Amino acid sequence: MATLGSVAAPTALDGTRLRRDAADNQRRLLEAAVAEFNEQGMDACVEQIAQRAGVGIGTFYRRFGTKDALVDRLVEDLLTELTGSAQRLIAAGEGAGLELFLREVATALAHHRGILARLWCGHQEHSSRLRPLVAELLATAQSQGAIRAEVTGNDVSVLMWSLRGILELTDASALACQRHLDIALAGMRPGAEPLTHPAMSDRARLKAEQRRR
Amino acid sequence: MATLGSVAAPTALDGTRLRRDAADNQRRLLEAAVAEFNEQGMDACVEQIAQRAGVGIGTFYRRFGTKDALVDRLVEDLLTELTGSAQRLIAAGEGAGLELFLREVATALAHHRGILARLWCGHQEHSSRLRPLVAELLATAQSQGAIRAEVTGNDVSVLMWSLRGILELTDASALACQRHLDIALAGMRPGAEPLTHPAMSDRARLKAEQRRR
DNA sequence: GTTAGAGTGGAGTATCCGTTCCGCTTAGGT
DNA sequence: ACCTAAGCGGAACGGATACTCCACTCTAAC
Repeated sequence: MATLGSVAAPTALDGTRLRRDAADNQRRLLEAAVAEFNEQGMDACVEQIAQRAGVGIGTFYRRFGTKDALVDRLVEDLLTELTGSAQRLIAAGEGAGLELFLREVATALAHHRGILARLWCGHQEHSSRLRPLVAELLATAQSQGAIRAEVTGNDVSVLMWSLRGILELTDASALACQRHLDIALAGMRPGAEPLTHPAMSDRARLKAEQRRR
Repeated sequence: MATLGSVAAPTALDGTRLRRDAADNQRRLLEAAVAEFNEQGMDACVEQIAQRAGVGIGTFYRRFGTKDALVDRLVEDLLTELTGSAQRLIAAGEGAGLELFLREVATALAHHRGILARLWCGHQEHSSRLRPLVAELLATAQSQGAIRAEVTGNDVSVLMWSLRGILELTDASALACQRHLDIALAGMRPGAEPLTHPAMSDRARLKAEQRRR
């Protein structure tokens, strides 16, 4: 269930290496936090998270400094995971890479339902690392005729944003997301009806990604 | 800006008619609440709302009882507005009714960005009034060849849910929603690529709509 | 085995915010 | 003009929760 894998090496806030027991507690705290956020939403309280991890509140604050920093950490881990998916699929070089990526995004987001409110805003550094990868997947798909030229990178971004509304509503929704992707992808194929509204501007996307809270 | 119109006649909590000054304050409170929620999100505080409306906190509580009740009221007004749109478009009887409805939904939701978190859950009565209307718009569209038979009412529901993720991110996003609808509608046309995943079940949709908070 | 200092737990603190209460004000009927 | 009940404002209250602090514990280097 807990999709770990691409987690950074456990270090204290100042960057020094953690003692084995401390590293263990940190790992348990991260897992507990994901679970608690998924169940209670973003205002799950710190005390519950610590309790679920089997540690005291003091330990939580020694490891993460603030609740906000924990959420940032979780978001960054998630974005790193997505970046990894994209890179793997770029390496494969198939025209279906983009849609496979979107399907993996949906799955990963479903496992982190609780923090979606913070996913696409205030993480410039990670976002700007992901964007060119998506652009490349899109370019490949377009050059192989899987997606039509009219579709832009920002269309794909908006499609990823749109998953939040589906995922946050219920936990039976991972499937609903895949169906939603079926429809959106069908709309992006060559030969589908032309789009009548302009694509979102980069300026607007940037403004969205910069927003805090 | 403030799209009023279909607001219920101003009454006190017990249903008796309001004094003129009180009715005025209620209207100002509702407008202030929408604005405040749009700017600060769902945890805009009551004191700010009252201040923005130019009344005391006591007045707020006399009018609405609790903050939660206010949000419910706003959500119900919004759902009523959507129901009105649907009925008007059904009366017109065009195959394009469904897409016009979806476009109006996007616009209405954009003006109520702040309360989207509470829109599609915990309002069984209003939701169950809207659902058959959407089903009828869909049936008309399908019978006139505007949308293919494969598409279900729940697909349309999920599409409406998906707008939240786009709208909550930024205020430049009303346009982004229209573009997203362009793509999804293109994917729902006859002749578009077949869908590979099953549509969401009624049971799952119901479970989502029943969930509180 | 000793020991330094990293790590721990949880009571205590500060703050924020929803809600209540009550003495004063005012609309609107007679 | 008068009266009364509906309406008003905002200080005060209470509960929730993020975060601090420090006496104690335990890892791991020597």
